[in-house]
Parts: sequence; structure tokens; C-alpha cells
Amino acid sequence: MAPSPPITLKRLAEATGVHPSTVSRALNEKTRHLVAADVAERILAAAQALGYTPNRLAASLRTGRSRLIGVILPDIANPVFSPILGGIAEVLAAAGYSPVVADAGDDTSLQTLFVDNLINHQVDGLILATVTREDGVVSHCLARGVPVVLVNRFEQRGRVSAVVSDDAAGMCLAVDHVVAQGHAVIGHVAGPHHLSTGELRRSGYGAAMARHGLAPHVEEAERYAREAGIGPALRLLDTVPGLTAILAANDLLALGVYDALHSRGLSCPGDISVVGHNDMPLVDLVAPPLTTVRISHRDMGREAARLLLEEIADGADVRRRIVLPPELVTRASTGRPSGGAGRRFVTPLGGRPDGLPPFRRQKRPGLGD
Amino acid sequence: MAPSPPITLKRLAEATGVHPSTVSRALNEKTRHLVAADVAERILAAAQALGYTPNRLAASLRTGRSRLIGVILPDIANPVFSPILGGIAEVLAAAGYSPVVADAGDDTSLQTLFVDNLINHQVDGLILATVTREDGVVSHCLARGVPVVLVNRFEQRGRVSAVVSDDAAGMCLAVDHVVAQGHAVIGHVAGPHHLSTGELRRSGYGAAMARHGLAPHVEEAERYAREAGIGPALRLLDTVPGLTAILAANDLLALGVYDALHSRGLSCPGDISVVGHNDMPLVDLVAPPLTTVRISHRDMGREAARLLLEEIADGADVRRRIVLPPELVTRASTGRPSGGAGRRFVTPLGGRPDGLPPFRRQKRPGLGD
DNA sequence: TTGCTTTTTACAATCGATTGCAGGCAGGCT
DNA sequence: AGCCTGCCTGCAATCGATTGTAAAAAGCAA
Repeated sequence: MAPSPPITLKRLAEATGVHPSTVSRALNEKTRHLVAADVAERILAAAQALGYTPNRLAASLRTGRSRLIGVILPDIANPVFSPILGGIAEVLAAAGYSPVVADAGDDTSLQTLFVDNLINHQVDGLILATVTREDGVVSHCLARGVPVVLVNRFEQRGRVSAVVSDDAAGMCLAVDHVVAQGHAVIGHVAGPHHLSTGELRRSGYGAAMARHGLAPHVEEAERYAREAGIGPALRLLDTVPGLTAILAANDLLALGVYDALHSRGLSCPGDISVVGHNDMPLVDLVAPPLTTVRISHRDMGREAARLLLEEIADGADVRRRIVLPPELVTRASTGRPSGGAGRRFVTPLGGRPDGLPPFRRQKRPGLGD
Repeated sequence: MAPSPPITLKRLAEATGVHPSTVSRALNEKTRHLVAADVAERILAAAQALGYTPNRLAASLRTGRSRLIGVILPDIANPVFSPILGGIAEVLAAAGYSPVVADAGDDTSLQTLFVDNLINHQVDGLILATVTREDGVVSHCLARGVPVVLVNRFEQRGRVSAVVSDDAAGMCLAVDHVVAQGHAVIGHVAGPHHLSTGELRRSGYGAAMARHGLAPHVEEAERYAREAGIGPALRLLDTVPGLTAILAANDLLALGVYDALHSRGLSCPGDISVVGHNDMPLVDLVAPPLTTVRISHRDMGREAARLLLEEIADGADVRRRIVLPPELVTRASTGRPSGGAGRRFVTPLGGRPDGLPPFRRQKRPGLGD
């Protein structure tokens, strides 16, 4: 079955008795008008019959456009990034492009290595989901002259286009929500400050608190991971008297807050209300179902891909930032504060008070955002 | 900053005063010995100084090997497939290959389209996670003479290598577990029979039940999705007297079983024990935490990539099937059956009895497995 | 010095498609 | 008939790296 000699343009030309260049023109939509209609038809028919498939490599080499887009992620398996990749793949496919993905983790030098590798593959552009607020990888891409779009996070200096969620506004929604429920002493488990998401959510929290005339209480987590949320949550519980709500910068951190509450024998939302960020899959199923700020990661991926394709088409001097509006999803982890009635601790039959299983250490640190 | 004229082999040759072919040989580890040591050193230095980066496209065109691997998934964002992709990317990167991914959904014609596109990009091989038991896409790949490895699912005819979990053994673990707890009337919510996972888990269930001398009760779900699990679960509840346990072919289906139990006012594990399959992220956090059969999807991806690279290196006439052993993870959704005491229905304060939120329709149908 | 082997380097073809340029041919016009 | 215009098609260079072969240079023995 395997066609011993692969069908090339030249072979098609021989088969139809014309020059390869004529075949090329006939096969290309845009140049077909340069070829006599009957000849074009004959060529098309022959291509069909022989099962011709163009070698994109050769075309790319000649034209300088590979129709490949490099995508660099910190963690493919993370529920935040896989929908982003899905959105990217969707838009790229519709435009005839394909994503080449690299799972680069947090290591900048590794990221740079992947960038170089992708550039060697002559990708037409890059989408980075890995950047920190001051990012050397972006500089590297810029130096190499490749169109770049950032997604989910962006860099401080704004040298390239980015698609992000309105992180500050998201925290605003969260603060307003719990304030409306009657909370006044509200803490924040912040994300890493070197990531734009961490920084902006923290400042959004601060601004919203100030607007309500409330004092901020912030503890920063080292990473976006469940375990990393426990310590900061405990510190808030220990140092902030009268605390009734904790807003986490991320759903995984919120789950860490759950762990912390349990270890202190506190209930949610009875004693402490909790809000997350991202609306990861299944957080509507944890106990209690998590109130969180929903971000459409798939949409972010889509927009990022669209933006990049535009920049590639237009010559890369647009440089925009697209900010997607987040949305609050109210579930059962938030409620009115138990006004001074003291903290209750109820144990339902045969289970942990909050339904949480014992803490299980993850092998791969959950990164996130 | 952007280097106006990209550095090519020829330019490097001019800079060092030798012929391009000599530069090529000096740069390639394997041919460097053909070049005088001092010349080679000079060339390396110049390459370093000028920031030379090879054009892989050109090399691929000449050598016929692109170092690109196509990966076709039914759903990138699905928690089953994203770790698989992660494992693939990990192994490929270590070997100097890059994955080009396509999110092709369930549509065979679309899958074929993607396959052709990837082949046009001259990928050195393909990894398919989409195949059904009788798969036309595999035939297509075979006809086009591209090395192929299947992952997670495999096709009936076994024409190509595959890496899968031991689905039958997994169901065996599940059956043995609930039988050991004292259950005797045990139902199975099966996955689609046109997928190897659905078929094998179903037959594994059947075999294990037979071994224990128990009668099987099977209802098949149309898709691997939470919603798709509800109907079959209800049918089991309605038609199987004395039912005390339901084994789902998939975690998402198991969550659908939860929904069904709730709609009938039944508790888990009080009235019905439930077992899932896959150990998706966060199923340890739902209420009650799900007992499930763990599959290391990341390992599956790794093995698939390794297998494919081997086949590419050895000439593709190996054709193996790697079967990974699954593992039972016992959590709180299974327990001793409440021997004939009748079904209790307990409503904890201010929540649904099982802690489940109202059913929320997903926009994208969860595929899975 | 001659002759022969062994390095080392240059030449040129090649992978497959694209594209500027020129040439051929037909038809229309004067 | 002569000339011009416009439509098709062929020619050949090109993208950048790889590689078989030939040639040049160097080394060595006699």
C-alpha cells in the first residue's frame, strides 16, 4: 500500500505533461487564474488521482512561512493551561496553522532552550504562557525577531501583546461579594508576586478593600499549589483577629485554605468563607462547592491565537493587550459571617467535618496561573 | 536588535573562509572528525560569535526527517488526555523531538484531515489517542506509510503498536474491592462499546463477577461524560433489586452516578457504593471522595512516545502492545453495604445530602478515555 | 625525488515547492 | 501584413542544509 515513490510536484508535472511551475500555480488557489482553465482542471484531476500531497517543508523553506506556531507552557497537565492550549489549537487549526507545544516548567533557561528550538523549526510565531513580570525569555524572542503573544500572564514592560483576564477586577468581584454578605475582616492568600496574576490580584484586593474602607490582610504563597496555600491561610487565621473570610488568588490555593481550616477545626462557610479564582473543573464538586472567580481560559487561548495570527499577517507592529472580563460564580463556600457567635465545629457522621480527604502530596507541583 | 540578514551556513562559511559543506560537517557531531581539528574549532567559535542557528526546515527537507511528531487527541482540555500529552512532550523533548498537536474531537473525517495535514508537515510519526475499536484513521496512516502508536485506546485489529492500561484488570480490582466489602449485587455503568476502554472494562467486570459467581448488571453510557452517567445509573437503580454498588467505567460517569443517587435521595456510600476509573485530578476532593482505579496517564504518554521513537529508529516493524498495570485507590465512596436495613436519607445542615451542587451543563461534552 | 596512502577540503547535486522573468502564441487592431 | 497586447507556460534561480564524489594537500616510505 505504501506509495514507494512519494508523489511530488515534479512527478505530477510529468504525469500531466506540463512544467512543475504550472502545476504549482494550478494547485494554488491564488495563482490558478494564471493557468488555462482546462489545464488547471487536468492537473487537479491528476493530483486527486495520484493522491498528491504537498510537502509543506519544502514550501516553507521557499516561502519562509512554516504555518507552525510554538506554544510554551509551564505545565500542560494543569487544568488552567490545558484549556488555554485547547483554545489556541482550535483557532490555529481553523486558520491552517498547527501548534508545536513545549512543556517548559518554571525554568527560564529551559524555556529559552525551547524557544530557540522552536525558532529553529521556523515557527511563524510564539505564544508564551510562562512569563514572569520581568521576563528574559521575552527579550530573547524579541532579539530573535519572532512575533510573540503572551497569554494568562504578562510582563511588566509591555513590550509584546498579551491576552489576560482582568485579575484586579476579579478580586474586586470577590471582595464585593463577601462584603455584601456582611464580612468586614477579610484576608487574602496572594499568589507569587513575580507573576502578574499574583501581583494584580493582590493589588485588586487591596484597592477593593480600600474602597470599602477596610484594612487589607495579605499573606503570600510561594507557588500556585494546594500545599502552598496552607501556610499563608494559617498565618491569617493566627494573626488576624475576627477574620471571617479568606480570598485566595487561585483555586488550588483555596483548596489549601480548606486544608488549613480543617486542621484548625474550623468550618466553611460557617466560620470562614472562602473564595477561589479560576473556576477549575470539579471545584463545583468539592465540599463545600467553591465560590470562585471564573476565567474562561479557553477564550484566552482563542484570543491569543487570533492576536498572534493578526500580528503575523499585519507585520507585528500592533502590540495590544486584550483583557477578558471575569465573572463571579457563587457557590456554597461563602455565606453570612456567624456574627460573634463563636466558631462552631460540627462533625457529620463518619467523615471529616468538611468532607476533605487526608492531604495527599502531589508528585508534580501544581503550578497554575 | 533583529539580525537583518539571518545567519546561514553559507554566511558562516564566508566568515571562516571555508566551504559550506565543511561548516556543516564541523557543526555536526558525527561528521566533525572529517574536519581538521583547528578548522573545526574556528568554525565552532564563529558560529558561537555570530549566533548561528541552523534552519531545521532545510535540514529536514534534505534528510527527510523533521523531528516532529504529530499527536492527535480527542480533547486536549480533558484531564485524561492532558497528562498523556504532558508525558509525550516530556519524552519527545528529551530526544530532541517536538510534538505538533491536533485537537480533533470525535469526528473521524476531521481526524483524517488532521492526519494528512501533519503528514504534509512531514512528521516522523504519529500518536493517536482517538482511535475506536475499528478505526479508519489507522488504515489511512498505514496507507500513507507513517509510523503510528496508539495510546489509551487501541484498535481491534492490532495493526499498530499501542500503550494502554490493563482495563480489564482495573475492573477486576474494583469488583474484588466491593465484593470484599460484602457487596453482592453490583452494577456497571459501561463506557461506549466502540472504544476499547469501554469494551474491555465491561468484559473485565463481567469476568470478575463470574469468577465470584455473581450475576452482571450492565447499562451502557453513550459517552464518557458526567451527564451520560445519570441515565444508566438510574436504570440500574430501577431495575436491579437489592443493588448496593455501582462501578463506573470512568470518573466522569461516576460523578453522574452521584447525581443519579442524589436525584433518588440515596446516599453514598450509605446506600450505594461507587467506584470510578482513572483517578482524575480532584476526584479525591469531591464529596464523598471517590474510590477509583488509578491509571498513570502521564506514564502512558511517556511509554507511547518511547515506543514511537523506537519504531522510527528501528524501522517500524516491531509492533508491540504495552499494558500498564492499574491500581485501586480506596477512598470514601465505598463501604460495607447496609445489610437490608433499608435506605437511609440524611440531610446535613444547609446542603444537599451528598454535598453535590445542582447539575450544571457543560458546554463542551466531556469525552474522556 | 617519486609514488602511494591518508587526511582534509571543495564541488555540485539534491530535497520539493515557489516565483520573477522571459518567451511563445493567439487575437485584435490599424 | 504588421504590430501590439494579453494570456499561458516554461525556464531557472532560490530557500538552507546535507552528502557522495572528486580533487587537493599532506604524510610517509623507498
